Amino acid sequence: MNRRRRPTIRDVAEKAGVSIATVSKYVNGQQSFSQAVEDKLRDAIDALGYSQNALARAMVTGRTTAIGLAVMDLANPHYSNVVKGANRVALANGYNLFVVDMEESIAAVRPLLEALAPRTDGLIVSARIPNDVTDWLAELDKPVAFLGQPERDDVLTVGTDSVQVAALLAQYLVRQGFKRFGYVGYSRASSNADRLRGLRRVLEPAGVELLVFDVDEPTNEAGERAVARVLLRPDRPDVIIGWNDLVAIGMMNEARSLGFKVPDDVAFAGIDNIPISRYVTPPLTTVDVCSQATGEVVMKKIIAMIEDKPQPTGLTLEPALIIRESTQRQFT
Amino acid sequence: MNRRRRPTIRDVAEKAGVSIATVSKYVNGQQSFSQAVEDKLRDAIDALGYSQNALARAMVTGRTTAIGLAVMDLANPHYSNVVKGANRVALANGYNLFVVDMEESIAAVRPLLEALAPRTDGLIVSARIPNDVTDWLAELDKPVAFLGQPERDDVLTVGTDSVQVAALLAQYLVRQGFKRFGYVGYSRASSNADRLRGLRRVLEPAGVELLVFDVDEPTNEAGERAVARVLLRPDRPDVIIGWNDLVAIGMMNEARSLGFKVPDDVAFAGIDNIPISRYVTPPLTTVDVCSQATGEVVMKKIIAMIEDKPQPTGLTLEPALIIRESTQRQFT
DNA sequence: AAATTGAAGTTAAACGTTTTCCTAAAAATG
DNA sequence: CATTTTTAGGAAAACGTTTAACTTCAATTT
Repeated sequence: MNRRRRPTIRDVAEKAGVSIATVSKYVNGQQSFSQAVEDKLRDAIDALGYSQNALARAMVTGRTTAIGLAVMDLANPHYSNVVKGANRVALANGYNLFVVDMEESIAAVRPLLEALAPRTDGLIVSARIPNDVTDWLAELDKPVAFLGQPERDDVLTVGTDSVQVAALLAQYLVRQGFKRFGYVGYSRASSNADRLRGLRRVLEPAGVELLVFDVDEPTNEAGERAVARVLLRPDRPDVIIGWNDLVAIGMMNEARSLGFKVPDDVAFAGIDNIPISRYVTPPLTTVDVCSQATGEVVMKKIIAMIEDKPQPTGLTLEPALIIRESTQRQFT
Repeated sequence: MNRRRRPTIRDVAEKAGVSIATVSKYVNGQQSFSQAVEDKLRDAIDALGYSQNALARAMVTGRTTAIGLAVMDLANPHYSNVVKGANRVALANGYNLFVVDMEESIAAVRPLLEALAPRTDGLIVSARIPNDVTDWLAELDKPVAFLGQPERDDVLTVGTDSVQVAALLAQYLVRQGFKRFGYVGYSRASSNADRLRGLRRVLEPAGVELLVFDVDEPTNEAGERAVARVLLRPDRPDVIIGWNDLVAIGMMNEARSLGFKVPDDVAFAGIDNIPISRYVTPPLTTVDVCSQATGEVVMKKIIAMIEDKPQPTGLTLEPALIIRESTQRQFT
């Protein structure tokens, strides 16, 4: 490796024949300069190809103009959309967004965040993480926000209410006339319990049955593997709700290849409203959890916090039912 | 904001009654210590909740143990998979991976990379970027790798050969018996030209016609919007190749809702083999471009470069044809 | 014309680490 | 027991910036 050292402010100063302070002020545009100095600086800078070292700058200013976002799994389009929303707002406000993927591994999150924290002005964590980590974060000298967590009074939280999301979907399905519900959840996610609560809150008063199953990872493949267990029961559900759209799509696909007609033999619904849900056959009914808006809102809030405008700690977005053909059955 | 300063090495040193050099050596495990000092240090550190400031560390060591990856669009599952592969290898080798999304905007890439460069030990750029930026990167004091670029002799490049990818697909389709080809490309991507070359190389000798169309962004929606133009032509193609799976899926979906039977009226094929292609109806024929392997390989290479093991500059992976129902037509 | 103000630049400390020498004491050697 | 070697720990410089405080010197005011 022919590893050339990057030119520093010192090199520029020397070449231009001024002090490093002057260079600093020039690149940050903090003062006016005589024509002569300005020319020399401009020339020196692009002769050397100088650009500021963000690290050194961050050290002394204490500001990085970067924000960190840790997500559970970038392969899940829900998170991609959160990132999209957040990124757009960050860039528009002069911040960089650094995304890290925790690979659905709650254990590894602490070192990841410890690495990320000093490099950023604020942290967004899109996952339920252990309490000791949450506490460590809350004690940090940086604004922190959580996504998909229940509200806490000491940290900013943005997202939809899991109970409400599940209830909304259940309500619609009950009204459609479905009688036997299956829920294929992901018990490792802590909001799974909230979703179950939401379902039960609607289904119990309506007197409909709920069978609960579990999946070991929130993916298409897991859905595929899981669905046979559900369909082969004597009291087979007439509608199956997946932990998220990925799981629902996997289940729906496998059900069809097992010869079930969707939605006539069995209906499917998901949660998240990822873009692809519109393109599967039949198009998937789901609940929009405002993925992109979540990213946008949390980024706006955290930037406001960084810039010292006080902010409310919690913010709940309104989920929206997205009705598509996967649940449009004619009941006779 | 009740902004507590993070405890520094100095705080720890004072609390433990030793010098900061000792603390540094302790946290980096570079020396043995007397029992007394070791106890005091351990206690002080977790009493204060101290953790190293990666910024300061990076300043003096010149190493960040982080690698930056800039992708065109995180919402595209192809890139998500690249990230997945890269992340896994990075973590396994003690590096952090910071991902930034350039939002399909070539213009904004330079400042993004300038921000990323000093914070990382190496940079991976998953996009064709303007030559001046490429040159700037190549002159940097860091290992740099490109994805999806044609090979260059001065920088590391990993990926499949676009010409070969297109040719592979065309070959199979010709052999299937398709006679009129449509290609809906994305001319803003510079590998579009390579793919066209690959198609022509196969189609011209075979004497089959090729109609070329263009899409203004590589998404489902753009595919949807584009397909009518193709289908309404008097010399309608009997097979349509999309710039990538996303475009192909959008087109296929819209074609079906316009009443076309796939693959009997018109067949579709994509490129990338994103996970969802298996789940659409009919399942999509495509070419696997080794998304995840690309991420893994490039990360291994760049880590080797960082750690000063010399590496070859270019590496081409073998694409694989994935045959599914979207092109399985019975020719009579 | 003397005094005041303002503009353009400079000096030096600071940010939180690591690391190269040093020193002093302890342990090993003869 | 005197000498040498090893070990545990410390002092201070360095990394590339920003910024507060200061100096000049020219322009304005009285």
